[in-house]
Amino acid sequence: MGYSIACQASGEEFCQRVWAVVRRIPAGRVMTYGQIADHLGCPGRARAVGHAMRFSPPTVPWHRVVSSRGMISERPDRESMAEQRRRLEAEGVRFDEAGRIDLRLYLWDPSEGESGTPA
DNA sequence: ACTGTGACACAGG
DNA sequence: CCCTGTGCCACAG
Repeated sequence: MGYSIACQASGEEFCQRVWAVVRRIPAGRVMTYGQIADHLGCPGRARAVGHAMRFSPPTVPWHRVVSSRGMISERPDRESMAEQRRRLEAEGVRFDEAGRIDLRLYLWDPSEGESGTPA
């Protein structure tokens, strides 16, 4: 309903597809904005994935989406960033001194299947 | 239609 | 490895 206010016209369907992929990410694993765009056959639309996250409904584990550098993306709402880190740590994701996570351990690819090993 | 802004990404230096 | 510039695309004014 009101969640796709910024995802109208051609963008709404895109947001729906993004959310569908994010919902499949297993707990304790993550995907990057660009990786999701590529997986949907839309290389170059990483920023659009960011928009989809901004308006994602409660049923979407948005906290499992990070930047290609393994960092929590900058945004006006600092509390949202803190919440993202809390949720990831609660799922066992470890952050280093610089606030980065090791993508070699946590990055998940849809082709791995849901039963992917939690690092 | 044009411009500014943003939960991105990659190439250079 | 860090910082900067450039390319992107979608949305708001």
